[in-house]
Amino acid sequence: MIKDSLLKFVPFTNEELDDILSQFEKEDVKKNEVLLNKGKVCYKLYFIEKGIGRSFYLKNDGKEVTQWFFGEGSFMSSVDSFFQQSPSFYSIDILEDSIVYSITKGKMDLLLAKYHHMEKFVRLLTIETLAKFVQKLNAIQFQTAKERYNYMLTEYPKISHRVPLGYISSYLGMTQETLSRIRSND
Amino acid sequence: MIKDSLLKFVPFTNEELDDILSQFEKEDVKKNEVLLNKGKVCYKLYFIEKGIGRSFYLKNDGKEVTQWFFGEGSFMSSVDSFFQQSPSFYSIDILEDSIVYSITKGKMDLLLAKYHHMEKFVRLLTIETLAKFVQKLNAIQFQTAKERYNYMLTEYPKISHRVPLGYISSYLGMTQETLSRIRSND
DNA sequence: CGCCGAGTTGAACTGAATCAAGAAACGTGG
DNA sequence: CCACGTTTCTTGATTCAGTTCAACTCGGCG
Repeated sequence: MIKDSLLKFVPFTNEELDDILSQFEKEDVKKNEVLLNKGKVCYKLYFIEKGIGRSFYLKNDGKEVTQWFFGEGSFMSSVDSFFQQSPSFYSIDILEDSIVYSITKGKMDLLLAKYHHMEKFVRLLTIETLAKFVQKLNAIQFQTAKERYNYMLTEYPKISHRVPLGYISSYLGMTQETLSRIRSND
Repeated sequence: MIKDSLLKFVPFTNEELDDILSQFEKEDVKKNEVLLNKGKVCYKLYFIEKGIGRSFYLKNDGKEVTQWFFGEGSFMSSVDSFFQQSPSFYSIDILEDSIVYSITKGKMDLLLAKYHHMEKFVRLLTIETLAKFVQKLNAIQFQTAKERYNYMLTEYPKISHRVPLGYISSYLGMTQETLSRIRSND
């Protein structure tokens, strides 16, 4: 639930919470719906209440490469595009029928200006995200294909059996064939 | 200069600036000095006034892998370790005789609590850092060794001729031999 | 049934790593 | 300022993890 995710980092007052939560809008999103297209500015931040989303990079040859999976209870956006209001390098879509809460950049800015607590929350959320990226960068740079897959299994046990193989393999920086072989070889 | 770097993101008042700057301490650091050891908690954030620093990962076989270069005018730390006060995965050292300004975690926390502006500054700084990591992750995952080197040349023109080849090659995720060949092949 | 997308399996290929010498540059003490 | 040892860089030969291309299997669904 979104409230818990907010309180995880910062002790918001009830008053603050009410105000903040009222700025979010509930959305039902169907499978395969695209929430953000590459090249556009990401103007909404999403919270995934139920379902799975992902961001992906569209290569020149038309192939999709998954950049990130967003599971239940996580905030989803093209972070730099949203906060810097720059064109996104990535697209975002939804992999299962989902329930999300969204907030626009404008409303977010108001909250950030209004509440020191909100500013702190976003700061801590960003640092957490950064830490995860650092971890993934390490995995891609130093680990073998097999090690990366095992890492994925422990880190995203829920997700790894709910999405197509090709999405996972590209997330892990390998081909679908390689991942298939890894899966069978033990 | 540190003042400019602060003002780049947030319009601090003069009063705020004075207070903030007075929390930093000037340090002269000699070449090869280690500012943070792997496994320790990073308790200082540095600003590089002059010189170059880098963070690096120490592999099991004892080899060093450069994670990041910090040039003049940038803030340096093991970000997640500093802000989350968790053991650092990386070490940090200085590659040239340098002048840096440092602030402790304790003092930083006071500033963050005291000034909404400071909170905003760190948020924006973190987002910028995150954006750079995303960019590097893309480079490592999608580009060939040669493309990565060219990217480095344009992104860090100053640094790429002031540090040993091995530091650069490991930063780019390739061996020293490969980088040497790339350099000569054109 | 037969089609279709998702996953598997096989064989050939390749970019970069590894292993192994040398060559060049660097700095430190005599 | 030169000589010597150490570190840094280059070059060559070989190897390998993972890609590519291509064919085949399987399960679901009109």
